[in-house]
Amino acid sequence: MLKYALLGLLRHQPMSGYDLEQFINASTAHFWHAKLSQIYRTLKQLEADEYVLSHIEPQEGRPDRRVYRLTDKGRDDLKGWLAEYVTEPDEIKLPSLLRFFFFGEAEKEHIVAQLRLWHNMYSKQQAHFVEVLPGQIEALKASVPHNDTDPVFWEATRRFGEMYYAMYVRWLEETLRQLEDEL
Amino acid sequence: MLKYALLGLLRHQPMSGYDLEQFINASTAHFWHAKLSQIYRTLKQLEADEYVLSHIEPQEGRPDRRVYRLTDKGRDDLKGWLAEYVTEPDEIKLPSLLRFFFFGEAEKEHIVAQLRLWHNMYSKQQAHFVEVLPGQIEALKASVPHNDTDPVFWEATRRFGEMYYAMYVRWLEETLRQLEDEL
DNA sequence: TATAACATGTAACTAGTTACATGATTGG
DNA sequence: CCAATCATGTAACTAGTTACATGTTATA
Repeated sequence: MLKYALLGLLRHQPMSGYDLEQFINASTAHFWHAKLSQIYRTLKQLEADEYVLSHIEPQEGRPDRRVYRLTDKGRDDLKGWLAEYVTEPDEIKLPSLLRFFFFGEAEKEHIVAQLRLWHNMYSKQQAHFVEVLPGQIEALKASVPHNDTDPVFWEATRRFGEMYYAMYVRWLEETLRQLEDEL
Repeated sequence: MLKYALLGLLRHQPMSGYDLEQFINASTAHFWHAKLSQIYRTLKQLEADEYVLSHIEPQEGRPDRRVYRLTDKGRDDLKGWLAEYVTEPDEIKLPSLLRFFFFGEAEKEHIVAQLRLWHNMYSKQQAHFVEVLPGQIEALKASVPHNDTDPVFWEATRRFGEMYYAMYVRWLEETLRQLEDEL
């Protein structure tokens, strides 16, 4: 699946593995992420399968870059994937909610402290999606052709992040109140 | 991590791998899931490490069951895990949102049809959390000691599921409206 | 009459993580 | 002077998925 993340990100400009990680961290991290080591391995595989092509870009004073660009085969494959219908909800893993699920076995003080910490953490996340991301999306618009519809989808996924973290914060507030009553 | 899911679920009653999968599907599936094959492998490992103990329960007409119970070592380890503070947000992977992110490359008709399908799908998910899960939680309360606080946490995670899917449905509605305007 | 539920498990494969290895330049 | 950024990659390990293998009984 990382395969398609990389193919998708390479649609407009060629990029190095390092670039791709930067881009992922700045744009898709709240619904898709990857470690550099895995990105490098996947790019290598993608090139072996001819979905991308790479060349070395020499640099002075800093390491040379290996820059990848999408091939026609790669673009076709991406389009095929996008045209498939997804008919099952995504499976989610939230390790912290799993922990919470067993908090019947934990101390009340620990539980409350943990939920407050999460509240603080997720409030900051939400603020990021409201306060910093819109500006970054605005800046990125310059990098795509003006008739391109990509920014609409960037904005929609940003909005998803905003709503997700807002929901999480509401849930934490509600849950803290509940636990104060019921424990 | 599945390790802790299994240890946690074995706190009250001994269960077989098959039971554990049933229980997971009915209670934690919206934030933690696992395939049977992986559950069997993990239980085996857990027994080798002495976190659980198993015995065979012969049955007539149907296959014998291998039933696992938590050891003291297992319970201690679980408690240690619950007492750790989690200070980073969970990393999430939503493959369908990744697809959506690249829908600049897809046909408008396909996009709208896909979002309508998701809307239908997630509305049903949400209804499940509102209409069927509360009854199941109520029924499960009988299986734990009356002074046990577990049901409070079951109800809170159910509520998380309800809020999550409601948020998802709202996002889909908002996004559909937006796309009708902007594409 | 077929398929779902009950029940356990292994083998092969795929994907992802952590740790290691290297090394210059820039900013605080 | 130390940490971060830039930049690429491999090796070992961990976790998870898919497919295979077996066989009865209850239900639609």
